[in-house]
Amino acid sequence: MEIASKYDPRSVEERWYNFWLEKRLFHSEPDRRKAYTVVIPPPNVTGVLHMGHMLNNTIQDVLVRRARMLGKNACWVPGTDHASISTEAKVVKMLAERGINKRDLSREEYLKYAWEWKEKYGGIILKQLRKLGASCDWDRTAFTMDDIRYESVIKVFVDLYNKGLIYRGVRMVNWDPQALTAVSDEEVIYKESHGKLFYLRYYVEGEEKYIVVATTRPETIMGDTAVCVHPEDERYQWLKGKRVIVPGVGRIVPIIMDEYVDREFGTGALKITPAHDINDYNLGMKYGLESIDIFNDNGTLNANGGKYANMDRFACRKAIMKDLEEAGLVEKIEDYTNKVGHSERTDAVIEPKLSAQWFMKMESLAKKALEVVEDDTIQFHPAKFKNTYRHWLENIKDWCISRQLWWGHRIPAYYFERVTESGDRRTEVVVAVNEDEARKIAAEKYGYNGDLRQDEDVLDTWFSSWLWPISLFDGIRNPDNEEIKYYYPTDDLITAPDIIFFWVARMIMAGEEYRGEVPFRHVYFTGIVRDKLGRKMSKSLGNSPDPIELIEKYGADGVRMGMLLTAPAGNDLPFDESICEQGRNFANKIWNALRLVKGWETDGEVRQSDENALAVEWMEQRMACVLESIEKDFDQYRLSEALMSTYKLVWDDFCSWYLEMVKPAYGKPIDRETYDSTIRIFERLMCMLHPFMPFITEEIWHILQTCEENETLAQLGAESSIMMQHMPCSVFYDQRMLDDCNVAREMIAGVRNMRNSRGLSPKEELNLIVVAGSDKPLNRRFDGIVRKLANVGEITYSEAKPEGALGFMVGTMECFVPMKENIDVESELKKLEEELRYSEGFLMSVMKKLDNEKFVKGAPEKVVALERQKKADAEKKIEALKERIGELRG
RNA sequence: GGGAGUUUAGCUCAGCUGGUUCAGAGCACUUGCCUUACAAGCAAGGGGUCAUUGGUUCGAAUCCAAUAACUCCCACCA
Repeated sequence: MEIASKYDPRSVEERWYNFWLEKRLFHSEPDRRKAYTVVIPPPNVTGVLHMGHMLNNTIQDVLVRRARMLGKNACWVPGTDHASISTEAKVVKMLAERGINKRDLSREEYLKYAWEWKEKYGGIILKQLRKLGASCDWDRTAFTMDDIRYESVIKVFVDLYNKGLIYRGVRMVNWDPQALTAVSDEEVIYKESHGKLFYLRYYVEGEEKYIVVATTRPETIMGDTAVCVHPEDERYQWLKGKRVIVPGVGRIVPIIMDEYVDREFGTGALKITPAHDINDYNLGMKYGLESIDIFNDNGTLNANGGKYANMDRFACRKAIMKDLEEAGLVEKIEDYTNKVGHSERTDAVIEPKLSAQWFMKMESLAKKALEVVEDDTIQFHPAKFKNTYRHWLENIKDWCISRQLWWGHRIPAYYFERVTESGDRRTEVVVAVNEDEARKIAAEKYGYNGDLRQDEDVLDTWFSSWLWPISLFDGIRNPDNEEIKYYYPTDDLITAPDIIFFWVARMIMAGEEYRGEVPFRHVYFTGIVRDKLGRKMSKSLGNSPDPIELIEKYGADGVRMGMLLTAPAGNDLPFDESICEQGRNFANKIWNALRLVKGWETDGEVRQSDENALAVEWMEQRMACVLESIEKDFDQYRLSEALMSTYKLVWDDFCSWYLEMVKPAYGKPIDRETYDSTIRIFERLMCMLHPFMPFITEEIWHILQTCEENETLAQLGAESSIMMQHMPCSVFYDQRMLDDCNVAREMIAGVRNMRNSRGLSPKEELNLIVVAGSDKPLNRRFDGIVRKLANVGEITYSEAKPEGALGFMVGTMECFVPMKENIDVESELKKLEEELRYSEGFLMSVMKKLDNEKFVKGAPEKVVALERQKKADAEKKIEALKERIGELRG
């Protein structure tokens, strides 16, 4: 068979991905096998693939492919998230570019545009994932707003409302004046910002005296309804019971006294604006203060702003300060740094705002969700995130779930007006899965048969994603269906730590509430992908490479491997393109090994040599050994370690050692037995590597096979669990043999080193004389291999030391290479003396331990025995070295 | 302000319950090689007071305390 001299990932990757798709290898249906389930963290429909997705999905794919090969029924469900607030922002922008104002559209018209947008852009990211090799069950692709998911969300809302866990109330919420919606506490990002602290004079009513109040937000004085000082503050006792005039506004407000005030801050006097600050709101409630709302929803001042009405809040700040300064009401202005809340999605400065919203009670849900993580029913990797998780759940507040948007799940609450028995007009609300149901309830409960008005708001995006592991299998609408019973709970969740509260915690709550069972067993937290300078990758910085370009340049296998090697769980990944090079180089290396092996001529007449039989045996032992360590790595989710071991197994053990051991001399054929074994070993290596590098392994596996057209490496597990056959997990391996081989490898390296340092050609054959130093019986099985790889003619075992030879030591064994030419005595002496010095120092440290009575008494026998052995070996070595030095000086 | 974490080779990180896996790996680096699979390579090398200072111990990268630097999370100080 003709094999291309260069590996071309592009054509190979596309070919195999299509093949897998055609065969529907990634599709899963419940059967008798054990299920292995992963649900994708649904990317936003607004998104395009970035490096974070690449890392996250590569990890998922490795786990899924491995499970599939181990004979499990692997199901990786893909999908996208409607991302209400960011999508709405994009759609509004797109409309604006077309000259359309959202406000001129009806809800239905607007949603038509939004769906169009979703259809056009929403699938991009999933298509991109195919290039990465993601083995998702595409037939199951879901969307958080498709019919099943939509109905599930509505059903849950109604259910939680009926259970009393969802309520509507007027609260101080975080208002995003740009998106014109409330957002949850988690969606507010506090950022350090350099601002000013303004000291304003509040004159006492009817007096010339004034009190100075410090504020960062002078524009809110229009809403001031009190000034507060600490009740024990000496400086302000005279103000007790008095009233002051709000500067520039003229409103007369009371002085109140409350321990909330920090006497150290500013002047120790605080202005109270109940409508626009959560703390002021609380104080306002406590003292029965009036609450004056001065802002419109978009952050401009309303009619209560008087002459500043319609001005933006930040422009107003400037204008007001100018006016106050002119009026002599400003004491001073200081620079001040504080944290200001910004909207996660729009980055607008959040405005605390009193409004009617829907909330969810979290306390009871949180309790259960905490338990299952505390008792390790769900394990976090790395475990340190348990702390973060615990802290949040122990301090949880109710969740504001309504959003003043159109794109999303519309809240199934229906309002109507009625007159009560006592004659009051009241607005009633009924919550039901649809309007017909709502009518029934309204009729039954209130005898009302008129029109209903549905709540205009939609639900927080996360109110649909928290159901994801359940709703994907339709386990909300049909809790007893076969699929949910088979696939749930899922096995692993792979996600970034920044959504631990938004998503992970809430999914656990939903799992407990709706399945009485955790949604997954393990959560693997990936790190954040950063650039070389340690900055987060972001669009605005332009420091994020295009993943698709990377794949084209290095191959998907190369990119996957590069990322995995440098990203242990929970560690940030400092991304540099060069890490992909390592992956690409590795692919190239494997390809060349293939070219070598496939280039060999076999000859059935040639008998397998002892050396080749030994090489095969050794390689198999090595594989079993590495396999065992990989098992452990996967158990602990140490993917980068598992990959590194496999990498070294292939590159070092297989390519550098094994293939060199069995490689026939130029032009000579190889024996059939060794050839077949080599192919088998190669195949197994491809199996081990397949989860990490699915494309090249599949390609090579096919070339190696005498090839059944229809078989594929990716599906093997499905029928026969060939990975189990090929990767026997409980194989015993002979550590002694591996040790013996290591001695041989050291001898080979010693001879090569000798050539290197003396400038001898590798082609010149040398002889080797071994003087066994220790009483350990020498294993000479590897002699033939040493001779071949070190180009040694003869190995002689002797008691006597040869003359005119250069030496090196392997353990306590002395090796000599006789030289034809004169040896450089001086440099040889220098080397020996250095080695002697080191050995003597080593002996001293060992002696120190052994001379210490406490050590000999206190340490375990085994440790003491080892020290004694060290001592004996060192003494022997020193003796040998001294002898050699004596001879050379001779 | 509270909490958590990190600090080991130039870089990214392993190092489990203290002792032959104790100072490791990969990359980078140095030297020599276009050796008929591979220069995206081969062979051989160099490189670390395990952040600092104390303590516990026969023995500390490993356990304890303090210090320093960095990172992250949480929090209503105007």
